[in-house]
Amino acid sequence: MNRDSQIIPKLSNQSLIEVISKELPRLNKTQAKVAKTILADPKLATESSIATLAKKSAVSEPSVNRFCKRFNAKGFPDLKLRLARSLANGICYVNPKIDPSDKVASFTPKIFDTTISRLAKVRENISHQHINQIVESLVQARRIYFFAHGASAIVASDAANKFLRFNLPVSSHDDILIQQMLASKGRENDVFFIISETDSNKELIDIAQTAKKMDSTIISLTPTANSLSNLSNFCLFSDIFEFSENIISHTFKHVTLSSRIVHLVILDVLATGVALYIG
Amino acid sequence: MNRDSQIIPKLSNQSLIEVISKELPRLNKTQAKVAKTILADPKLATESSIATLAKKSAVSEPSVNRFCKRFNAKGFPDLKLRLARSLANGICYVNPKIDPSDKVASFTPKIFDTTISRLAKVRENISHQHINQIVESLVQARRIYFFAHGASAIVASDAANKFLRFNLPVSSHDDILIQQMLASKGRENDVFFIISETDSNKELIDIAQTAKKMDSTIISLTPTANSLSNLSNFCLFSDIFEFSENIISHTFKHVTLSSRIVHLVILDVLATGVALYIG
DNA sequence: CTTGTTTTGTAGTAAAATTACAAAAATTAT
DNA sequence: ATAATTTTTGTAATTTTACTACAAAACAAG
Repeated sequence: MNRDSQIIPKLSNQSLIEVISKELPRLNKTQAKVAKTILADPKLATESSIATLAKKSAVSEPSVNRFCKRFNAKGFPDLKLRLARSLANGICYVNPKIDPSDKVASFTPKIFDTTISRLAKVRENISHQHINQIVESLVQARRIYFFAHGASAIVASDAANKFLRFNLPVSSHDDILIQQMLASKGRENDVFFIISETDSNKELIDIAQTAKKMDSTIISLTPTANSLSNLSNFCLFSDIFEFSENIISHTFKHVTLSSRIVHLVILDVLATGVALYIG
Repeated sequence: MNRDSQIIPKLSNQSLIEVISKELPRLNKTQAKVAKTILADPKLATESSIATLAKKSAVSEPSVNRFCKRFNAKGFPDLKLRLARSLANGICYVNPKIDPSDKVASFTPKIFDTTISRLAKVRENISHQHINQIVESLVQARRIYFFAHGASAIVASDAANKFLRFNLPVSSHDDILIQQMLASKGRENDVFFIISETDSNKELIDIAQTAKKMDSTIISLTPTANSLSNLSNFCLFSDIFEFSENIISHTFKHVTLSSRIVHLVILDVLATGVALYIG
């Protein structure tokens, strides 16, 4: 193998800070020193010269340069640029955990950052083709039902409100029995739009299966691909994250808002699509 | 006056791209050339050297350097850094308008960008002191009422759901008569948390005044300072923007989601504050 | 048209980043 | 263990980039 060979593949939609922190255990002494200096204060790193950063990390300038190339940058200025991009407005794209010792000044930006970074990721990864297909089936639907449970019920009713303004035959429901009833009476061109925060929910899968048997269209909005999205004619994913969703650590659970926010924005996109479609 | 004197004051929370486009009419020939080149492709500018940018703008290198200093940057690399920050992930912080000719691929990122940039601005400008004060009054409240109308009702009910989990004596209401009734029966240590998307709403102001007479605590969540926030004991603002809220131009109105998203996130911050407060 | 002011560019200087190469660790085989 | 090979790291020179001082050009006012 060549020298300076192990280069990290370019994962375009991942923030550089994330990539560096993930690679940290696989780095050797010198490169780990550089990585630690950068991760300790990424913003400062973007403002430093290669000499300053080398000194701070107690390594030589070319070592910093090699570090850059290992992470697929053209050189040091390019690395700083990428770093700056993943740090916009000081927003850290490494999802921060909130812990009990946090004060207002520390947890407030964390909550905003979590939401912002999720939105930014979904923005990059959402399928425009799927959006188009969903918009078309919504416009042509005989009836549109938004189904959700628990905290997502709000998202469903907000969606119904939006589409009502375009005079579409829409309603939202969070009661399982009513959902089952409506699903069993589904027809072709009826759209069942199912919103779920949790990865799979037995009741919602049952309901989707019932509706599918009636040849209705199933659209799902779920965190990741799962049995519900497999059943669906069209689906959109709200979670591009591989790591734990829960931003508050062990001490206590907290209903995460960010996935609902992503759902709301996606539905806003669909509503805009419908609005533009029907002119 | 000195040469190179007219320096733009440092508006820390405004994106550089915004600042440059606003200053454009006030720039002289040479500097306007540089500005146009940068605005035409800001991303490319962050990747160019001073020589390249000078050539592309048909000006000399020092002219580019002077341009940088006019916009309060230390020099060219510093300007590139700021530019990169306002361009993070390709998110444009100049709020884009959606127009009827937009396709999915163009309006989808616009909607995400609008939401993200609003969140980023509020993140920077929100008062941590106010959050602290509000958290304290919520924890110590005898009763907490969330009041809202229309599209904001969803925000109020979501908030009530959140605080119910912490066993706080909370409820949400969107009916004006019930709101008036509850306000008139308010006591000291009762908290009326009023959420409003529009700048001022007669009914809500009336309700707030009634509650205030009963010595109850009024907390408001409004876009900007207005008669409602003036009545309040504590207030938080969700709109740091000076320009029009409506991202869809003339053709049709559209209930903006982004202000509600901001409200939801702010309430999540408050809920987190409460959670940490009560341990 | 001349004088003073501002704007712009040229050329030289300083700083930053990269490269080539050599020395020092670390690894492997003997 | 130790010699040989490979890998890692640093030194020094080169190249690129950015900045500064100064001078020329454009502009404005008298």
